[in-house]
Amino acid sequence: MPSSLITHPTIAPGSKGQAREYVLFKQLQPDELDKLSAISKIKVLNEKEYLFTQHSLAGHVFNIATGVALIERMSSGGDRQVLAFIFPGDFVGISQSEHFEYGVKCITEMTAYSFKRTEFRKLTEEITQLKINVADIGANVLGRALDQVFILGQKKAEERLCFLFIQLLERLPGATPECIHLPMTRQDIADYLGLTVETVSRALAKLKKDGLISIPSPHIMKIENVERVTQMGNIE
Amino acid sequence: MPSSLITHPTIAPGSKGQAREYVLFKQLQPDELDKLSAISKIKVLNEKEYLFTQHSLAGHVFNIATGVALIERMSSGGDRQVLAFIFPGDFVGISQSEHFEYGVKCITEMTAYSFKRTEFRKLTEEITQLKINVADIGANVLGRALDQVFILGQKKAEERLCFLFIQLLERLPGATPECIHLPMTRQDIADYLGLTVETVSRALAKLKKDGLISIPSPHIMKIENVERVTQMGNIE
DNA sequence: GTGATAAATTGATATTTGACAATATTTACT
DNA sequence: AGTAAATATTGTCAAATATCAATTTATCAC
Repeated sequence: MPSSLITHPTIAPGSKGQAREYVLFKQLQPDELDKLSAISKIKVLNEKEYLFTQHSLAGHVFNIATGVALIERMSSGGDRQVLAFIFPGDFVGISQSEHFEYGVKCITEMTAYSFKRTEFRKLTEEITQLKINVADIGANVLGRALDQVFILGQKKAEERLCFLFIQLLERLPGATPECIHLPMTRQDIADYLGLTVETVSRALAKLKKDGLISIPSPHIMKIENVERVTQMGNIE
Repeated sequence: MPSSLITHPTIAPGSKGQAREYVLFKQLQPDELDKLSAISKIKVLNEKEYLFTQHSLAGHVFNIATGVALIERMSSGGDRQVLAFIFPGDFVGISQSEHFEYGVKCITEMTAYSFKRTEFRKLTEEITQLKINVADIGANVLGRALDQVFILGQKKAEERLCFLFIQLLERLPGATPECIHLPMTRQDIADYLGLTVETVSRALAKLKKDGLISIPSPHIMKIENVERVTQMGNIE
């Protein structure tokens, strides 16, 4: 296994400074990392490709090494909900059922390490710390899902966008208030925040007009007023 | 420990007939149940009391024996989001952090079994099946959170209500299409579905007018057209 | 039962967001 | 660089939901 799997920084240092890290490899011993390494396969994908699709057989779990992706769920009615954006270090593919209830679509080029579910599970039985890490990651995923429930249930369009900005500042590698490179489309953002593209566009325009942000180009954002953006997007 | 902890039916037989059960005590051996029993304390609460409050120290986990409650989260801005309704057999209080990020408020009288977190965790290390059950329950909770994200992001008021009805049919003990006794207030429903009480009232009126449901009294519902309600509330 | 209190419904209006259409901008490909 | 296609923005209008207010209905305590 390439060392990047082991050493890759998982979560960009968040603005909160306290960001707990949810890393699969946290506190693992060299020999344990070797064992993990032995059952991993690297997978390289282009943007718009799927790491796995909804309803496909849930035979593997994945650890994102580089790139950005999103978790999406489509209903039979054709509605699309983006459940999360995922970043290096994230761990996806844990499923309680036989088939994936959601797909993971790459937004950028991406490399991920894939583990056969059965082999991975065996290793979690063997390595306690690995099991703990998986559980921590799971709890973290749940926590973020509950955050999303909150903003979808309670917040207006502009507040939802601010919430996203905060998340990106905390998790998107390289993102700073001075410059956030948005890898996803407006449609992706809309489907994540439960809005339409038009509403996203207008809410961005409003935030720009009010001086909270600036948008030098559609995929480059600058947070002009971190405090107010933080306040608007806050869910505590 | 009273035998009810052991024998209590956890999930009402769902209309789908296939409802997987997420029961803490599933497949445990008598001696394992005894051990669990030994560290449990019964707790009896009246309606409107809290099993635990948001921000309090997360020292215990709980298994609901009888009654209905809700999980709620308040923001500093005073917004309230109901994250879930919980029913007999549900397991609450697992928290990744020191303090609870949400509170559990009883809707009806309720009895629950409480376990000291540290003792409970020790027992999960000792009893593999218990650990599996806890993980299953956790996965189930996550699955439901994602469902909620979907309906909040994609669905209209009436569809959200139908979604709730389906959930109640599957999980509320005693609920049948002929008669669902709603233990929660309209405000609880509104805060769960990300709506206002007025919108809930009007959406109910509309569903009634269209013949999908009837409401003999505010807290008694009858599903008149199960198929259409199921279809409207469906998120697959 | 009776009155007080809370909960639910209904009405009028404002706000937010969605839908459709047109235009502008960006991106990708040659 | 130039063009086609995709993406993003903006405008107009319609629909959904929120807000505020009034009224009815239900619930609880005595």
